[in-house]
Amino acid sequence: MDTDGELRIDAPHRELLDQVLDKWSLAVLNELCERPCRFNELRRAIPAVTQKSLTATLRRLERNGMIEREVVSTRPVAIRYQITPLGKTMRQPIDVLLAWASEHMPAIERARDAFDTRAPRH
Amino acid sequence: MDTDGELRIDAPHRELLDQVLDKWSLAVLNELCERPCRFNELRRAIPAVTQKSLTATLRRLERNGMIEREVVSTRPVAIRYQITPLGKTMRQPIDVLLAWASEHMPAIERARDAFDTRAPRH
DNA sequence: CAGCATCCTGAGCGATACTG
DNA sequence: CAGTATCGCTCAGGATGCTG
Repeated sequence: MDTDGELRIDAPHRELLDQVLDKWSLAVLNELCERPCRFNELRRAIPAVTQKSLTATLRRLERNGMIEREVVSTRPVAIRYQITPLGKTMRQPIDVLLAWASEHMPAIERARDAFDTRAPRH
Repeated sequence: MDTDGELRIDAPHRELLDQVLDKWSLAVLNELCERPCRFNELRRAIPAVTQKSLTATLRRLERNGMIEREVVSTRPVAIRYQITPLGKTMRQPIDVLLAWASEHMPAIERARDAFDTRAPRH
């Protein structure tokens, strides 16, 4: 199953993961997987994100082809962000990751407690 | 399969992912999945990491129960880092992630090029 | 509404020196 | 060998204010 040992974590992979798995990207992709959103809809959906960070996250995801930015020429202009087909392919790996996190969170918290209490701090 | 939309990216999940998917953790886990390693073996296996960052990474992974630190009382002492059963459970999500990255890297690079050339820069 | 520009703080990291 | 300790810097990110 995982008997072979060929993980590959070279620089391009690392850079890509940094760009699509960073602090706010998952939350944004999550929202946009549900439905297209406008900028301030995203801000409301992810209250902890600042405007600056959200802008940066959206640009980065757009640059990597994960989402699409569409200018709707109403008045005033509305901006519509939506997930791309390429972005949708991230769904499965993310789900696997989050499933793993959920499943093992209790064991990990136990490990942390054990480490923290028995940490000699010398 | 992933038809429902319930990704969960709350703060504890985010924190956990930050700790186990950070810059050097994947490379370290990669090495330790192959075989137990001593400190300087890891340094040689991951040339770009500094001693300080490697120490921090190892402590963090140990605290989260992913790896185990064993003091071998030879002379001078040797430290043996090895993956735990809990750490091994990360293998599958990481593999899925890296497989995704490899598969879509070309499309992503095309998206980046397109974005960069056509970027109006205002 | 959807940003951009600016200032600012602090976590993270490299470099260096020292230790059991 | 396997670290700890300290210094200095960079730079991501928050807060705030302004704009088409």
